[in-house]
Amino acid sequence: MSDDTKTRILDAAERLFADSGIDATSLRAITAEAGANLAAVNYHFGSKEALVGEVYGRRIDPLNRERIDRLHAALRDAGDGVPSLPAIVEAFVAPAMLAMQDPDAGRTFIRLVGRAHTEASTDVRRIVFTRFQDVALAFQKALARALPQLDRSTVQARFKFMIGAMAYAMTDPTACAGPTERDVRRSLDRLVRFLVGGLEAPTGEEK
Amino acid sequence: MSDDTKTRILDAAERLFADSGIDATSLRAITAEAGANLAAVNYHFGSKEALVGEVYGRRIDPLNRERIDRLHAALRDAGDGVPSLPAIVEAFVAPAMLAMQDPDAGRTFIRLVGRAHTEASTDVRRIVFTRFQDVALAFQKALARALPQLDRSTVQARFKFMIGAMAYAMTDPTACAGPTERDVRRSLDRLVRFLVGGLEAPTGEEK
DNA sequence: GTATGTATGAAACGATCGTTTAGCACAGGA
DNA sequence: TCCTGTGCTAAACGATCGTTTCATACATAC
Repeated sequence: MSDDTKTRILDAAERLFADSGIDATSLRAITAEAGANLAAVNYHFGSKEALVGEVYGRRIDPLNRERIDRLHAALRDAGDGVPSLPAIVEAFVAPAMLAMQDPDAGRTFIRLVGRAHTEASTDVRRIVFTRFQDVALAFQKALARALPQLDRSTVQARFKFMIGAMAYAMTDPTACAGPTERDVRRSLDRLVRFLVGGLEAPTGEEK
Repeated sequence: MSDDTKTRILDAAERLFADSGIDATSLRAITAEAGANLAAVNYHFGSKEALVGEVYGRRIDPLNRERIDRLHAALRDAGDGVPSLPAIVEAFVAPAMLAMQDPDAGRTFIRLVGRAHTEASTDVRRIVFTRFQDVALAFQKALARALPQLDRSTVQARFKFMIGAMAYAMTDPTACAGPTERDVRRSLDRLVRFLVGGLEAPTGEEK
């Protein structure tokens, strides 16, 4: 059921973390928002750090799974040929951007994920990046196939630029002006076109 | 003199903020690192928030001034014609990237500035963005001139993508593998080429 | 010499943090 | 009926936070 205490705590923590950051959000604020007792967090999750892990894990895993699924579909379409760069880019950024119109997970969590990429805390970075590493490697490999003219360190650098642009777009509340599907689609389209242009830009070293 | 207590506190705070974030850094850690008494922070700066403001302001103002100077030079070179897109992009990102090889300010502060763009705390965002707003407007205007085929909202969106990619490159310790000028130059060149490619990508709406 | 203002120090303040303890209500099985 | 385990709560714990107070050293001006 959805008014389970554990679920209410997760929802409240997710919202408050996204608004104010993790360090700045106290367990007392979370339990007050969730209508639960302060001790309920330690009872259900063991510690605040474990709660943070569950807040992220609950949504990150499906997100990364969708990224991988879309990537495999794009690679399958290419067969033995060169895979489509826009398809790879969209496989990477679309799951996150489209989740913004999900009224349940919604923008709240997307801002949280976007922020995780730049969060100061070592614990948070570890939580998120261990779940992200496989995805990152798979996409770097696909990008290298789609961009055979680029050497590997350039692909790595440009992949990081892509993460940065996407993460910032996710944290920026004005990036997706409206909650309608049209608005999100347009933001996604803009981001994909920008990233494709940047990824396939000439390096100045070739030829 | 450079072992002034006030300066030592600023240096220590800058380093610790960059490493662990602002919320997670206590005044006790700062004063211990600076070899000063705990009360010295409140004596010299009044409060922790005021200290944060001075840590940023000390370096941000020269950085933004250099951005504006470079931008004006690029616009002057163009005369009445279309200004050079790579020159505008480089005017924006070069001052920050090149500051990484400054042994004094150095990467410590650059990571701090990069993180400021995504920092959760409202106070920090306000401190940095009030100093950044004029720069952002000037560059958006210049980009619109250099990219006449794009409508204004597209320029705005792509400008934000540029900020995101740059901020992430600044926070990533591996973005600039080495501290040598060659390494920094190569990272800067990569970032500029990526951003130029993304900024002048086709929109799909034109024609 | 005396007064004044600045820089620093030790110690404590109240507040808030994450966590723990002890106990209560209540379900279901022996 | 008694027992056990689960969900939850009120209350307190020790630690740490930013800040303040009060005292002291010391330079400079009178």
